[in-house]
Amino acid sequence: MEFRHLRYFLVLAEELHFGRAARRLAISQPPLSLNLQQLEASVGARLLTRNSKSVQLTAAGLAFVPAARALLAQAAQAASLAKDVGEGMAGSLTIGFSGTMLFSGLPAILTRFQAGHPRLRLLLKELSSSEQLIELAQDRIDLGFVHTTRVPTELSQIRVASQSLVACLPAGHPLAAQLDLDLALLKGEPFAVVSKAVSPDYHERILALCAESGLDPEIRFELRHWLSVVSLVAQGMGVALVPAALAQSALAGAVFVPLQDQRMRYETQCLWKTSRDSPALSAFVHAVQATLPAAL
Amino acid sequence: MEFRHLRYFLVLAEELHFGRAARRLAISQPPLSLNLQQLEASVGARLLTRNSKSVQLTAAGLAFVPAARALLAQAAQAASLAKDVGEGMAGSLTIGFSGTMLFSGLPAILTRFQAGHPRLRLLLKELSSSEQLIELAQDRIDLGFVHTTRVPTELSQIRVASQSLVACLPAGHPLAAQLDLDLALLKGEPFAVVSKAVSPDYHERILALCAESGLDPEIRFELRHWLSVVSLVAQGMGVALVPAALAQSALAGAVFVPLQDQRMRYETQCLWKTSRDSPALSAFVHAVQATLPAAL
DNA sequence: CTGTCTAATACCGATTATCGATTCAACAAT
DNA sequence: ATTGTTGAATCGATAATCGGTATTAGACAG
Repeated sequence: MEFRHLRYFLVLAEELHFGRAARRLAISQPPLSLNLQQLEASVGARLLTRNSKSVQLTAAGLAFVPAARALLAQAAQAASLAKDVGEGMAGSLTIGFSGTMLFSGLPAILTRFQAGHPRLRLLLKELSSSEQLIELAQDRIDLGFVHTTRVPTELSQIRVASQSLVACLPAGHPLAAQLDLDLALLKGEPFAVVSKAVSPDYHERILALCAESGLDPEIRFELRHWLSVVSLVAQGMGVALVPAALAQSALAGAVFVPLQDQRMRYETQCLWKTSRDSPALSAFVHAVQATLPAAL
Repeated sequence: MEFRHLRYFLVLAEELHFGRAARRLAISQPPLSLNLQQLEASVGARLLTRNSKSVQLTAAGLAFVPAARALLAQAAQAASLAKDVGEGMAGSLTIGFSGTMLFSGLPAILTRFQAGHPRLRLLLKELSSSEQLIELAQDRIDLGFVHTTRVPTELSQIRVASQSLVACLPAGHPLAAQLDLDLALLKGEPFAVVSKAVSPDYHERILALCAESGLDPEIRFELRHWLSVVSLVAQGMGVALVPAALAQSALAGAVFVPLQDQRMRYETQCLWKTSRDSPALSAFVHAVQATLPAAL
């Protein structure tokens, strides 16, 4: 059975006339007769009763018409799907992100990209930075939004955000009204941090920052999520140094005060395996690059 | 796109090696390369990344694998369905029947036929004899079980049953205990009959039968269905002459008494359009003939 | 740098498809 | 009856295409 047979048969089933059908197919009548015979041989049933006076569908032919139609339609659809996947317009893309990206541009990137690629299914997984590096290595996510300075060489990266760290204080805290803050003033305060296992890079940064200000922070809380850190501060249990974007989190009871020393940046990288050749991935990377403010 | 391309592609997608795939397909390697290039051209996307060291599926190729599989499977299934329809092993068959056939062999014929043709969908329509002739002419039923002596020439027929008419009396009727009955004794009784429009042949027969016995029946009830006739008799409202098969109907309150004169037969024909060339139909006709007692 | 392995290319032969011409069968009209 | 017409099947020749062999090109490994 060939697709040609199906095309010919369907026209023949409509015209019920070999001459007319052949004309519509832009071939001559003899090959049409031959092709139908071949199709019938491969199917193992007569599809048309024909004599010199009339051509009619048999019961088998009648049953075969919708099947032939479906086959042709499905072939076209399969090709178009593969083409779209090849062009990054269909398929799926699994994206990892650390929670802070929800306050730092990820929703905007996603909605904008989805608008241009409506048939692409985006699967979002909130993961810590270190988890994302593992999932990237195992090809369990296509791309991740990560806070890391140590980027494995097999990964490509775009820096999508660079934010300062700010102090996060309870609303009633004596320093909460300051316009900016000298870190040294937080001496003796109980600190809340995201645990080292979840975000080693943050840990390192925060300790370096404190050391520069001659502060030896008393780390009393180790939490697994940024919003937990802010929530804890909001309830007056301690203070924290957090990425500025978290000011957007709108958690009642927490106040965010910029530091005097803003040299220390906290960066977000968009990472993906360089070797991974997924059209959807490169389309997404392009979209990310397009949404970047030129300043970065 | 050709089926050949799909077959080659699927083996290639399994082997991920042109040489091995070609060997499995019993062709040489160059045409396999060529076929894949043709498929990719017709799809409009690269399906395999290949260099001298490795062959791998692209995202498009990965998406195309199940589609290709489905296409091949569906082609095979379409062919097999058409073949089965051509052999009367699949499809559907619409059968008309008059209500009495439910007590006169139809269930046996149907269950036996269905057992041998499980994939054939039988659609049963209870219709009067005259309705069946119309539906046969309009190709709305494939075959009918009809009580008619006047069979249109374009129809073929098998006589499937020949039964006597019996008297149907209320259980309490003075004649109900007789072993056989002289029709003349029913003089003056209110007769129930199936209306002439529904079964003209029965009408004609019954009047002829009565005339022979010198009886002028008083027809008080004209009903649209045999079971209505028997029900009415069962409730003591009248008497009737009905096909013997209705004795099987087991309606409480009705008694069936054979007539002394059994020469008058009431026949059931199996009818179908001779010109109608449906494999399922001829299979069914064969089954009907096979179930006939040799005596007929 | 050579040897080996793999996919792509070049070219050729054989199969297969298509075309034009013709034949055969069924009606219709004279 | 015979002839003319219509439509599908068959025949013979030509053209397209498919697959085979030989070869090339590229990437490693030793």
